[in-house]
Amino acid sequence: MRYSKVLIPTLKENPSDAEVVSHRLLLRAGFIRKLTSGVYNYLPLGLAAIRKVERIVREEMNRAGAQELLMPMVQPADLWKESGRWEQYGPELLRFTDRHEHESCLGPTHEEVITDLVRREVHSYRDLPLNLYQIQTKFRDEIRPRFGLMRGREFVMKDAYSFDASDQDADVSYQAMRDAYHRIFSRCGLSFRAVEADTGSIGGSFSHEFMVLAATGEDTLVICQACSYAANMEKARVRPPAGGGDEPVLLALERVETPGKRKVEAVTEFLGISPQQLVKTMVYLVDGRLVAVLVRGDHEVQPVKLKNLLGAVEVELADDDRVFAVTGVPTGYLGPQGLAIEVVADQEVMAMRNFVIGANEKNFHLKNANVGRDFSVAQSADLRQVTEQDRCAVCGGQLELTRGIEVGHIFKLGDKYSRAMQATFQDSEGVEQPFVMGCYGIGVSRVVAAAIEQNHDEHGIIFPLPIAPVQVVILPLGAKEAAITTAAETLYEELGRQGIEVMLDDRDERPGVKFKDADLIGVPYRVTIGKRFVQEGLIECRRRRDGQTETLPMTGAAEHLAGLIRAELAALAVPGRV
RNA sequence: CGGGGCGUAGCGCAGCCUGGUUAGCGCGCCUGCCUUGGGAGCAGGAGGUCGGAGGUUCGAAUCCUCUCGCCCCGACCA
Repeated sequence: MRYSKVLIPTLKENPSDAEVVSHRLLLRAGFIRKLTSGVYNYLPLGLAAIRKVERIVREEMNRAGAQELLMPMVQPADLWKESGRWEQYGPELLRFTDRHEHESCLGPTHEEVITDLVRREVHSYRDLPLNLYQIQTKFRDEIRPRFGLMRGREFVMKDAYSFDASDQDADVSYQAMRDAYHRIFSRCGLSFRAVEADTGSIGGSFSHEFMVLAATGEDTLVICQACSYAANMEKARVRPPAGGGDEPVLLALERVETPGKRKVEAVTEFLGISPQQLVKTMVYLVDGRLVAVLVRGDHEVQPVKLKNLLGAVEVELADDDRVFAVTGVPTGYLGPQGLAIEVVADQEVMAMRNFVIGANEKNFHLKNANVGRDFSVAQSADLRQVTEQDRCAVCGGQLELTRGIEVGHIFKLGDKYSRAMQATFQDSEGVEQPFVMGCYGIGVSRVVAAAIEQNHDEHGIIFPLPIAPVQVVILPLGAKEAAITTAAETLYEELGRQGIEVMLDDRDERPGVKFKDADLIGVPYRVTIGKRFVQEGLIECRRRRDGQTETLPMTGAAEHLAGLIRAELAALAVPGRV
């Protein structure tokens, strides 16, 4: 690859509409250009990076026994109606009607299509297990596309679907994918973590998210320092409160005036107590009805846990007006006693004694409230968000909260789709059974963005070697010197022969320009051929990541560099079960 | 969807409040000279329906209305 022949429109200045690092650098380094909101052109280098990720994904998927196919982007509404998702899926699903008035949509995912294909073509347990995948462009009409490739509307995704004859077999398929994902992200040279996750709208019984660790990540992860437990905030389990100990005397309920005190902080300060002695009553709109959730004053409700407990489709905090309309109580003074709506409680609340609650009357709270005596709850469960003060639910170890970017998500689906769409096979007894499915996604284009979020400095991108668009860039400095040009050409050819992906910066530019561009686009290794070569026959090889530099003679330089690169790649391809 | 902001040369911006002749600046681009180890210098040059439509006015990038596009924040703690 010759720099002068490739479209790499680098930018000196920061584009005004790019906020996050990866977006800014992808634009500046000439990897992408925006076509319209959330939709990007991939320029040669951007595409090269994506291809590198794709290649690793393909190799590991194939190794795990999956087969590649390609499904259409346009899908008929009929299939989505069969699965029930035509109604369930929100406006993210871009729907349209073709000239024959057939309802269609752009595929945000392919469960329906693959299930349809498999039910038509696969009929026997002898054909199982089956794992099919594709790497394809997806379209999701995001509410607010942002952050460049991080949350685009159109993006490249690898999605795989497994079909098994039994639940146990499906677990094996799931585990195989989990292992494959570990290998994939390891081989990409990324620092990542697999966490327990909620299954969300895709449904199914359990799932893991693969998170690239980066301070700028949108998601918060909970990682145990002592054991292997890791989960995202939505899912992260909280240790049940330690029971036993001295049971305090239940004090008499007492109504106290708390004029104008609505927030936990205001109430507790006014009453001279700590937030741990107060229970707040949060009201949620759960599939159209109101539900009150009790959590300790210093805790926060985790809506996804609530959603799962109630088996709800949609859960959101109810607005003040609505709460007042139904309960007749202004927010801030709500309490569980005599409340006209369903009340559920976080497990922590059940262990509390003599706490403060709202009195269901403006400007009043109740002291020394107790569950059972003063009010009852319909259900209680772990409904709150973990904090760094909590201990690991599994081993009691110290928890750490850190941020990450979701790049992969695997689900065990069970028979949700196969049952809805009547996708069955005959088992060994000749009985029709629905397939047990799993689905496994990787945001390929997002991996590139996440890699940059995780690996960059003030000069630009620092690509992990395995997914860099090119591995080595050669900078001949001084176009006038025939010796330099010749040496650069020779090295370029030799590296090519060694199977190294190399770019020759053959532009007639001043050194500074070449250095800046090489840094910006993040090429892992840079070879400079300049003055020292003319004088001493030495060239300089510098590693982008840490600036480590070695000067070496031309002879053997290509082999040496190729050796370094091969060793570095091999070191990442560690693998095996997790 | 709600709130805020921005659309002026390929990119980044000024000008707009307080209307007035040829609409500026930096980067980039083209030509020439010069320069060559961290985004050089000099000289010359090309490039604009000021997002679009309508209106006010003698006169609109500037004021008004509508419209399109884009960006940011929010859509969580009583």
